[in-house]
Amino acid sequence: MRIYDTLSRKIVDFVPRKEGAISIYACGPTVYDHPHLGHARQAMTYDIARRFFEWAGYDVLHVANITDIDDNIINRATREGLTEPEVAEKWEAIYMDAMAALDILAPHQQPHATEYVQEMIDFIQVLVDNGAAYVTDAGVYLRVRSIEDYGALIHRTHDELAEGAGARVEVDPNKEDPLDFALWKAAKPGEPTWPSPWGDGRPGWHIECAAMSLGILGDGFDLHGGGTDLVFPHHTNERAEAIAAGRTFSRYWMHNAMLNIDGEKMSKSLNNFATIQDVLDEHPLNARALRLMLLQTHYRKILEINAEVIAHARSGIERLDAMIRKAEAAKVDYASAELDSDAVAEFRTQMEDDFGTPEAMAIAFELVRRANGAIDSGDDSAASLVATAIDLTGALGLRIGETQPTSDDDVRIDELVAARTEAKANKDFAEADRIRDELAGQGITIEDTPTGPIWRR
RNA sequence: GCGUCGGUGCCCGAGCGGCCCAAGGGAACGGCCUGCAAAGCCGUAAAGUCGCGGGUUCAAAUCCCGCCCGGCGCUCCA
Repeated sequence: MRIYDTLSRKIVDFVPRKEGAISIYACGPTVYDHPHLGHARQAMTYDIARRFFEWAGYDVLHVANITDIDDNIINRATREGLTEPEVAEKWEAIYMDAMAALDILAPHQQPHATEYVQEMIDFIQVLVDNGAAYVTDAGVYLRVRSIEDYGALIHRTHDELAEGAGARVEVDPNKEDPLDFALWKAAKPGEPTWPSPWGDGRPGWHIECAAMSLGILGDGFDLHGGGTDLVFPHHTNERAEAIAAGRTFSRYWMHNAMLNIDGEKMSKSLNNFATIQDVLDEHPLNARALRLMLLQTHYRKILEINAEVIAHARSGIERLDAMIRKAEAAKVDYASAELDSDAVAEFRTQMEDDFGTPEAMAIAFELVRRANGAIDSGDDSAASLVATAIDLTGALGLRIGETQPTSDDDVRIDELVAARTEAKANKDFAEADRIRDELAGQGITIEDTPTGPIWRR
């Protein structure tokens, strides 16, 4: 396995800390608003990595935090007259629903920041004790310049970073140096607080992930991920905290790229902001279409997204599903078929090269084309090809060939389809087309196959 | 401004020194199939400037230099 490591800026061999087991920490959401497509890309990137590793036989431990206390949550609670936990619980539930709808596996552990405050305090205490951090009236800060390669993740020196620091935000006068950042924020009126050796207050943002990742996964865990926008300051600061505490932090860093809508960055101010729910509501196929799109673009490339592109991806999903319908109509016994070892090997090779999901999907679509041909010609290889296509797309979290949901309507539709078949047999094509149009008006599509008609919603 | 990543067909996007007269998906067109469709299969399209201009090399979409354009980071952010 080879992965592009943000720290070394190279594609490097990925060697897990423990053979056969992989530990992943991916930064999760701050729950205070609707999750948007960017969250979907982030979560799906690590969902795909985790699924592939599991498919490849690794024992994976995937951890993603839930930030349930921060400025945004406090602001929203104040604005809406709610408590911070009420805001966090509400938006966490919405986030979880969106993830489930996108068929993203829940990380094995999803710790909440507020449940980890004591561990964070213990962590900060180590930093205060060893002189890496200092206490002021406003809180506890980390002495950034005490860390030699602080800017390593973004490949910048202290001085280069200092040029930017304070250029746009006012420098906190309590800090010894503009680069320093808060580990612990002293209590302000009206804010939720926790007791600490440095007075009541709440933890800074970065300490949360440092404490939880090391606490759950242990020193030198394998992979730390997130969006590229987190490289600085978030990941840089987490890493600084770990180093200052004498801990070995994650051994590989991966970062997924952002996405653009209609050629521009997605943002609230540009009003081109798409929530996950908006996209899911638009079409029942969109959850899988979104995954297909993400798979067909490498995770480190900016992804262009708009309504048209999602619609195109839906066509791709339909092509995948159509193969399964054909296979079932032709009674191809793919459930117990052996996989095509060449395709599996090629798939694995591509995925092991920094998650080559676009190439992996190309392999899957090749299988689909060959399978369709084999089904049409009654070739024995059909079962294996179909089975392989299902297995490989499944390894990426893309379900195809799911039986469509049944409803009370099914019997009535079956009868209409049968009536059409009879009309066709009697050469009464006017009646056959009338039935087909009637069903089409209800969103039902009939497909004729050599082995009889099948229908779908 | 500084840093960084990128600009490939009608669209989305792989490829990153020879296997590329450029994967895969979508759209289009033609053929087969069909009662007609849909789905499927087969095939086609000057991708002739792989952003533009230089250069290196026997060989460049792939490396180097300059320029133009865009994303992201420098500020809460996936």
